[in-house]
This record gives sequence, structure tokens and C-alpha cells, in this order.
Amino acid sequence: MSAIPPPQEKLDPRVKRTRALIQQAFNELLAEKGFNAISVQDITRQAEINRATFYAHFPDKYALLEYSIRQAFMQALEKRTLSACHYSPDNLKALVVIVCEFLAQANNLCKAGENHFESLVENQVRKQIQELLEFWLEQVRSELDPKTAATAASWVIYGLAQEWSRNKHRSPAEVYAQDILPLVQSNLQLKEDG
Amino acid sequence: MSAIPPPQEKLDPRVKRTRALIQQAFNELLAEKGFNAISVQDITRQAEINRATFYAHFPDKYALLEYSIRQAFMQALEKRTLSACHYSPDNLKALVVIVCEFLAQANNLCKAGENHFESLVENQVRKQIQELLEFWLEQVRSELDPKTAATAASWVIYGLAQEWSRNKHRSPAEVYAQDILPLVQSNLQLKEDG
DNA sequence: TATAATAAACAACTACTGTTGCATATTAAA
DNA sequence: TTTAATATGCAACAGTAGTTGTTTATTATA
Repeated sequence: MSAIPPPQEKLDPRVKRTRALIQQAFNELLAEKGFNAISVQDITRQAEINRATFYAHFPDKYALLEYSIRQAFMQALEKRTLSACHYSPDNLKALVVIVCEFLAQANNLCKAGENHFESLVENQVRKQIQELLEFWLEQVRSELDPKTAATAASWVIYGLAQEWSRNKHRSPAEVYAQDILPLVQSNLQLKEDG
Repeated sequence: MSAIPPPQEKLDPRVKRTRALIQQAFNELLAEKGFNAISVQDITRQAEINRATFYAHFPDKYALLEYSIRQAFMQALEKRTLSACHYSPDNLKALVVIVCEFLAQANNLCKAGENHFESLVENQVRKQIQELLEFWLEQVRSELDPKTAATAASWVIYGLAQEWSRNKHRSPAEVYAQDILPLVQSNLQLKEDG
């Protein structure tokens, strides 16, 4: 059994049930206390499964968080069918909005300053941004190689979105995305006659 | 006693000694096994101090790593007297080189894929890049507010340097820094007639 | 030098981690 | 329906994480 489970194909119903129980328990606990304060014991007590069973699915609570975040962010992307799209300024702006809103929501889940929480969110979200950008850039001409441009842009998007999400007096995500769009685009270094 | 100790002022010699022992033990252990594999017990055994004493100085091993990284990166910056400088393209390039070389060195310290290690390094290093850039931007005119420009540029610098440092067949840091300099500068959105 | 402050050592404690071997229950497939 | 595979439950294990109260040793200061 894989530790970070791949997209659910034909899954043993027991596995499906157990993972759902873990996920639900985890979400409930996240809502009531910070990620740091949650132990694997807490999760398995809440889910009413055996602790050893948890370790059969995830190496530790950090892997569970990574998995949850990845799932949630993929869902946010797919809800707006962004993953299947090509590059356009509008799509890029939509991507920024999604990241902003996702991080704002994530900030509500964890008490301030939960270092590991933030780091794991970042890793998972930024990687997916980068993958999407690389996919887009395959179809568009840039001054740079696509890998470098996608890397630069993904870090900028994530970084700015995170700063925005922590700002208490922030403008709407749409407005902010519009504001920083030129900055983000400058990292893609697109050729004008593309 | 503060958990993340401030720059050493007049410090009780016992405190100084203990922290030095912890640091040294930590570095020795990092050299021989990955960060994940190191326990607080390991550190205190190696340093020949009591385990409770460790907790009097650092909340956990992650805080110790943060402290070590911060110290090391600050030293790398100061060695080239960058922190006292103003903005110039040459200084910006030098900063990129420093980050690249620092990350290349850090990658040697930890076995591949040590998730928490990388995250903590990133947090500490990127914050310091951002602080320095904000300091520079106070003296220079930009299209954006300094905070936003510094945020964007700091994420790009860190992100690109990290990708570069993981590339097995990488060009010299100087060359790479020169290549990506325009990209980095585009995030600062400097006014030409500054 | 005498004294007050405090760092470090020590020991004990609760709780959690990650793992293992085995029994039981569920599932899929012949 | 029978059978083989496997997920889960269960119990126990050694090891670690943090914390606490007390004692001892070191330091700074009057």
C-alpha cells in the first residue's frame, strides 16, 4: 500500500472507508485546534480506528496534511476547470485568485505561526502551480526556458498570495490579482508576437 | 531565557558554553546523518549536556535548525558586507550568488527529500532576503510599493536558487546569477530615471 | 568575601511515536 | 461457495518528547 495514495482507482472499500474516516477526523480536529496540537492518537480516536491502521496509510501526520492539501487544492483548480486550459491573461488572473482564496481559507484552519503547517501547504500548493504553468508554457513562446519561467512565476504567485492572505485589511482577491498581474506576467517573459 | 536567542550581548558564560556545545554537536550529527534522523537525545548525548538543558534553550530541534540557518546565512551575507550596502545591479547579482552557494552547501548537509529541513531553511533564508531587499528599496523608486516588490523578488530569488542548487549539471553560480538577473530585476519594477 | 540570582544536572513522569506479530473480518476471484 | 488475499483490530514493545521539582554549581554584584 502506498503511503501517499495515488488518485483513487478501484479501491478496496475498506481502504476507502478508512481514509474517509481519517480525513473527516482530521478536518474536525483541525477546526477545533491547531495542527501542532493534533497527535496521531487524536486522529485515530476521533476516527474510531486503530492507530496501527493509520500508519498503514500515512507515514505520519505531516504526510496526511500534505495529502489533504494537495487534494483540496486540486479540487479548487478543477472546479474552475483551469487544469485543462491553455495560457491566457484571464486564466492567469483566475489562477492567482484561486491561490489567494485557498490560502485565506487555509489560514483560518490553523492558528497563527504554525510553522510546519505553513511549510507543508506551501510545498504542495506551489508545486501544483508550477506544474500548471509549465503545461501552459509548452504552448507559448517565452524568452526563457519554460522550466525557469514556471519556477519563477510559481514562487511569485505563491509568495504574493501568501502575503495578501495574511493582510488583515486586504482588498478583494479579484482586485489584488488584477493589480499584480503585470508583475506575475513579467516572470513569464512572454514574447509579444507569440 | 528566550527560546530563539537574540544576537549575543553580554551572555552568561555558562549559556554561551552550552549553546556552543549544542551547536557543535548538532553540526557533527548533521554531517553524519540526516536532520530527520537526529533526535534531541542524540544532540544532548553528543554535547554531553542534560536533555532538560536543551529545552531551556530551544523549544525543539526545529527551532535549533532555524537558529543555525539564520546565523549561518547572516554570516554569509556579512562576509561580503552586503547588509550595509545600497541597491545596485552588482549587489543584486552578488546576493543571488550568495543564496545559490548557500543552498548548494545546505543541500550537502541533508539527505535528499528531507521535507522539514528544506522548509525551515527556506523560511529563514527567504525572510532575510526580503528584509535586505526592503532596506534597499527604501532608497530607490519603484512602480510598486517596496513591500510588494521585495516580497516578489525574494520569492523568485530563493525559488530559482533552490532549483539551480538541485540541478546536478549546473553552471557556475556567477553565470547563473547573470542569466537570471533581468528576471529578478523585473520584479523590483525600478523606474529607469530613478 | 559574602550573598543573591540563575544555569545546569538529575530523576521521574505522562504521553506519544513508530513498529511488530498475530488473530479476525472483509473482500475479490475462481 | 470456497479459497486466497488483504485490511483491520489488538496488544505489546522500545524509544523519544516535553515537563516538572529539586539539588548543585557557577556567576555577577554588593
